[in-house]
Amino acid sequence: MKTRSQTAPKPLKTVRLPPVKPRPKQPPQPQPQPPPSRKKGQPLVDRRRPKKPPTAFFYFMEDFRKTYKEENPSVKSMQEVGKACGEKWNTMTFEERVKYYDIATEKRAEYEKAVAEFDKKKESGELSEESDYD
DNA sequence: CTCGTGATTGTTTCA
DNA sequence: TGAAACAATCACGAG
Repeated sequence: MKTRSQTAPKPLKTVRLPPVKPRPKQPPQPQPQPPPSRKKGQPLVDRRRPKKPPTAFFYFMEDFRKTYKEENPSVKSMQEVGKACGEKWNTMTFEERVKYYDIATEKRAEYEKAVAEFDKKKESGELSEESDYD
């Protein structure tokens, strides 16, 4: 048996949110020492691996931001919102978080796909550093 | 005018 | 397995 009678319905381990991928197979990347200066005007999408997609918490923050700003238009920094977000996030029920997890999970699938394609491109073209370099 | 900082949690990556 | 870095957001300061 699995002593599944644990009254604590651990909300975790549900939804289809894969905990984390150990390592799909990361070939040795020849990190050519990219300049730490990231271009603001143009997102370094092709410079390095695709940017990490926002997490469920961030999606929640997007929505929370609007609500928080409407109730607290005097707030100027996001620090307060961030704190409020974290606090509420902890009080939120898993069911509500699942809503964001679901979105984040989908985005991650896309991200993985992008990485796979990016990786493939690397093998094909060695490096796709693209023309971000001036 | 332009960039970095600050705060939050979740996911990613490397050794 | 564990730790560190990075993800977005907005206003403000410094040079």
